[in-house]
Amino acid sequence: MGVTIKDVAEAAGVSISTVSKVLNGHYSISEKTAEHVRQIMHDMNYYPSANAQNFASGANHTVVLLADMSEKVAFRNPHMFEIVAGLEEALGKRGYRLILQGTDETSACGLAEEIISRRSADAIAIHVGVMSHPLSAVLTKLGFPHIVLGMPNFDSQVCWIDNNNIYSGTVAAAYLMSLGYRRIAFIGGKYYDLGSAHRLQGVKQGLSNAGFQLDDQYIWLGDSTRADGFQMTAKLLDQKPLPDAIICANNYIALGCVDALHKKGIKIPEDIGVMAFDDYPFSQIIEPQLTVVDINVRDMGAQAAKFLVDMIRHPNMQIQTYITTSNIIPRDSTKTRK
Amino acid sequence: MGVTIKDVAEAAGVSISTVSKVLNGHYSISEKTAEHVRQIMHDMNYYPSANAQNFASGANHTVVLLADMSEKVAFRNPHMFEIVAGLEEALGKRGYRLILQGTDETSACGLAEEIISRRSADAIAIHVGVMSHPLSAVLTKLGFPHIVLGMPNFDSQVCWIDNNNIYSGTVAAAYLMSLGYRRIAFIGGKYYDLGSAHRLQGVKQGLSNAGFQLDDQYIWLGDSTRADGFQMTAKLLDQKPLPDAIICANNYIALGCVDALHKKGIKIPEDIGVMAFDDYPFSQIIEPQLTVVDINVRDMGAQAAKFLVDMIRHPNMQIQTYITTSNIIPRDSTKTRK
DNA sequence: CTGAAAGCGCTAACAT
DNA sequence: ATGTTAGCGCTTTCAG
Repeated sequence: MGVTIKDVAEAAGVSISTVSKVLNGHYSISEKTAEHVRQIMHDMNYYPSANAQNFASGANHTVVLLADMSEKVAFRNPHMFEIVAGLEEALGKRGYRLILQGTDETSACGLAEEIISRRSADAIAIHVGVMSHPLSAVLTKLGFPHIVLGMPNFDSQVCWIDNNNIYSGTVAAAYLMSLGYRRIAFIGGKYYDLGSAHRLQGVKQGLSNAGFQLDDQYIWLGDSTRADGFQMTAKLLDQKPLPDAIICANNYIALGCVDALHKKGIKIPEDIGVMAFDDYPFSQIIEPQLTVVDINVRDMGAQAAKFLVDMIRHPNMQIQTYITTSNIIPRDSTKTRK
Repeated sequence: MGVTIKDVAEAAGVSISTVSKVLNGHYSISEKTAEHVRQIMHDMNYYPSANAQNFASGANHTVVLLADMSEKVAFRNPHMFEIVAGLEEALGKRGYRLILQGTDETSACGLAEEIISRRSADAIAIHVGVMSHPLSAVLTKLGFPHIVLGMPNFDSQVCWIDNNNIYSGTVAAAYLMSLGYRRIAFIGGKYYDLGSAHRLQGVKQGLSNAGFQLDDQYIWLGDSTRADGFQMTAKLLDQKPLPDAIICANNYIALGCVDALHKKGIKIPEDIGVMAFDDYPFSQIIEPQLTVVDINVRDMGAQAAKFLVDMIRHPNMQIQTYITTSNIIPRDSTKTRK
């Protein structure tokens, strides 16, 4: 091995427990000896063994993230990695490290059980995509620090954190109203797509806040695909009067929406304004560039980190929370109406 | 704590070293006792303490990845996470876990030093984006298992792995030739953009393999932006005869290229074929969908994992290698010429 | 404010 | 084939 605590103690003429205490900033050590020992550590190029510290302290300052990382996830779901980045960063600031562990819904449960039993991490983060009922049971039964990134689609006692999509919907509606749009339409995913449903709910809320309402003829639901976005927009264009703005529940739908409008020769934003949620890699590539409600998912990761560390210290804490740091990115698909 | 090796030993009526040996599959244990002990472990719901195992064995079956994970990296660089996913997966299969650690070029060196000194990982992977001369010195001096993901832009003794962009260029050229294209053009990044330069070199190679050559009037270099892609394409359209196919060094340039062709009313692929490298999230969103040379970056991560594990076992091994698993994804921007 | 000493739970060399 | 035993390098009471 390299230099150990014993070597440092000898060189400094103190006991190893004194060295340990300066390592951990124990209050009982006089500044004089502390400084002296630190100097020796530096001179000897001493670094405490991570393995020994972990073993002796019974912790390892590590949290593992269980998530689906199969082929091209980063492409389909860049947001996940933005959350990961936020999580890692905030964890790092608190002295914790992030272990990535790819898995699927089936295996996640066993992995979690093993991690907890072997204490190979001090806490677990779970991307909602691999969440399941049995996993939820394991987590709550064992009372292990954990957080689910995204709200599970079933009731349980697990801790989770998610964006407030209702709020984002309200923000979108309010923004369009503020520009002067009045006949606002919404196209989104089917009822079981909670994110979309919440955004729809929020849009309704936003309109009613301003004394307006979302007409049924202006609401269409389908799959979250470009094709369905196209179809739903076509339906909207059959209505009269035509809507003057369309809110798309997500970027894929927005893609189809823009296609449909182009095809009919309808000008964006002159004739109809278009808005979507989430700033996606291609939000700026479509013509015209899309105005979006951007959700700061990195921040969500950071919040999760904070909760996790709190839970490591207070294992019987429970959290189920919506957080949102969303803001409008105005681009070319909307404009002020006279 | 929970159940320990001692408890299992007592319950099974054997010594702890026997238990340890069945845990590690030591050859000297009879199948009979092994099975018996395993049964007891299962009954008692025993899991060995990760911290204790690490401490006693002097390893921790962990590799950390140093990479830039600042705001919106996943958007700008989805490939990095695909590599990460491949790395994690292949590492996991070999019993290793991946720790993510965000950093920048300046801090990376100190982090690496600490990781190595504290042995808080058995190996280090470094994304080339945070690579630096001092880091390279640390790595080679300390002789620690490591691999750089991407070729460093300076000579050194560090181990690295990268895609063979020259080969990809050759593949692209060969494909276009096979479709019947003959007047092939290339637009890409400036000379210091190694990836682009290599692709260009490969394209030249591919053409000369077939007895053709890349005309100077058909080569334009600029920044890797949509705007420059547009400009360079405009230049190409000033040449005569016009090229019948354009190879774009990357997707951003391809975006501008397509814009320019559209603007001039040139039909893709009827008048001019377009091809790019890397299957990006928006490769399928542009009109027409882009034919690309897809580089299997996930596989690169997997290869890196393999090398890393090899190096943990054979610390004085050195590797500097290009690997490539690339394949053509034919889409709508190219077609067979008669 | 400092030191002595008892572990933490496992691995592995050595003995049987 | 199995058991004995000496660590691994640190943390953490508990005395002084």
